[in-house]
This record gives sequence, C-alpha cells and structure tokens, in this order.
Amino acid sequence: MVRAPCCEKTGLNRGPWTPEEDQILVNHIHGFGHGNWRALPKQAGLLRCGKSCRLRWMNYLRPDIKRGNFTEEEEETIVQLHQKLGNRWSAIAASLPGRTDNEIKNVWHTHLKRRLVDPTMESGKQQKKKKKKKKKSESSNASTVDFIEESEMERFWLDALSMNAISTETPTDQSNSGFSSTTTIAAISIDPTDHGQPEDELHVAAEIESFWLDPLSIDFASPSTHYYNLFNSDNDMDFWQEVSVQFQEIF
DNA sequence: AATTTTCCCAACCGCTTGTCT
DNA sequence: AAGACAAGCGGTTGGGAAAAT
Repeated sequence: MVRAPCCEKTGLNRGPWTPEEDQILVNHIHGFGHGNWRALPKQAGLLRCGKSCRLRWMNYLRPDIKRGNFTEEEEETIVQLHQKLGNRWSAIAASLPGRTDNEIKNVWHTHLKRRLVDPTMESGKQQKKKKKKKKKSESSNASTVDFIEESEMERFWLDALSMNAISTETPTDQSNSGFSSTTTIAAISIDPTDHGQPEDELHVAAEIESFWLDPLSIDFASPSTHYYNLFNSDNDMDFWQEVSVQFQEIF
C-alpha cells in the first residue's frame, strides 16, 4: 500500500521558519494548545504542514527549551546514556531537561562521536571555534523566542510566567500583527528602530520593569520583529528580585 | 581578497508506534 | 481484528557561516 503524504505539499512553505511564522505558531499554541497538529496550521493560518509545526515547536519554540552550548556534565551524560541506550535519542533527551532529541543527536554526531575516537578532539581548534560561536550568539539579537537559563531564579520565573501566561488569559486578537499580551509575557517585543541599540541593557531593563509596573503599558500589537531575551544572563539578582515583587503585586 | 573546504544545525523524510473506531 | 490516522522517532540533508588555503 502506498503511504499517503502527511499533508498536501502544494502551496505550503518549506525550509527555515520566519520570525512571523514563529510568532503565529506561538500565539496559536498559547491560546489554543496543540491538540491536533494536522489541523493546527489551518486553524492558525500557517502555510506549513502539521509535522513541520510540531517539529518547530518541539525543537525550538517550546518555552522550556534550554539554549546554548552543552555543559561538560551534559555531554558526559549523553556519552554514558548512549553506551547504555544506543541511538535512542528521545530516551537520552528525557534525562536532560530542556534538551531536545534533535539537539542531542546533532551534538553526538558533531562532537561526541569523534571525541570517543580521538579524546583530544575538543582541544585547540574545536574549543576556539566553540568560544567564537558562543560569543557570537551572546552578542547577536535573538531572531525568535530565545530562552537561555543561567540560574535557578531564571528557571523559576520562566516556569511561573509561562503557566500564568496560559492560565490567566486567552488572546482575543488572532491576527498576525504581533504577540498578544498573553504570549508576550515571556518574550517582550522591542522595536530596535525606536530605541537605538536593541542590546541596550538599560533601555531593555526599563522597558521590562515598566511592563511589570503596568502590564498594559507596552504595545504588544507592534509589528516589530526583534524579541529581547527577557531571561538574559546579564540581568543581575537585584533585577530579578524587583521582578519578583512586581509579579506578586500583579498576580 | 577571493575561493574552496569544513563544520554545524534546523528541517525534512520515511518508518514505527499508539490510539481510535 | 483490522484499518485509518496522528504523533513520535531516528537518519539524513541542505544551506549558511566560519576557517583554511
């Protein structure tokens, strides 16, 4: 029997996702969940197949995804689990919270497999490369929702925020114009053309603080395309304590 | 400075598994 | 029990970026 295609391919977008598509998908899932991946693209107004939407969400947009380089401990865990489980990437991923099977698979094929053959592999050139890459990713603007957890505090807030974002409100505006207030809580949208350098920490901190003081003060419908990483590791503890106070007052 | 090679990772493909009728 | 459908999984690939020449 010939297997039916997972979806009608004609007229559907393929390849890399645009920030706009990401926004639509995130908005839709925060508002309505993802009960049926096959039906989701139509409901959300996306020209993608359900499988592609699922993959994008599971591997990239999910708020609990941990981004950035793998730690030595994580890499060690992967190596050990791979010895036990083989190429069962999803089983390995289950032991590494925030990491996806796809990411683990990539890391295995690009670093760890070779390192097992040649234990000196990670020295010199490779490390240099990694450093450079890390630096680049730190200084660049996230092109989409980009969560980087560096501390338990940030992890706590990420969880708390995402739960409240889902449970307290339902978006009323399903147009493609931007984040609704519910989805922007974890990814505040900032228009770089309005405010000079998007990486301007002081401005971003002020913007975020004003959000906590007045949740309606930010124009969430703005069609801007830069999302600042609210959980930036550079934010100090005082900042997060202030956020904590505001959070308690609001909720 | 230009070109080629290598590396990395997001996304795709097709098979398997689970669930429902 | 069997078929249809959806979701999950692992292998593979394409293209962009960085490094090497």
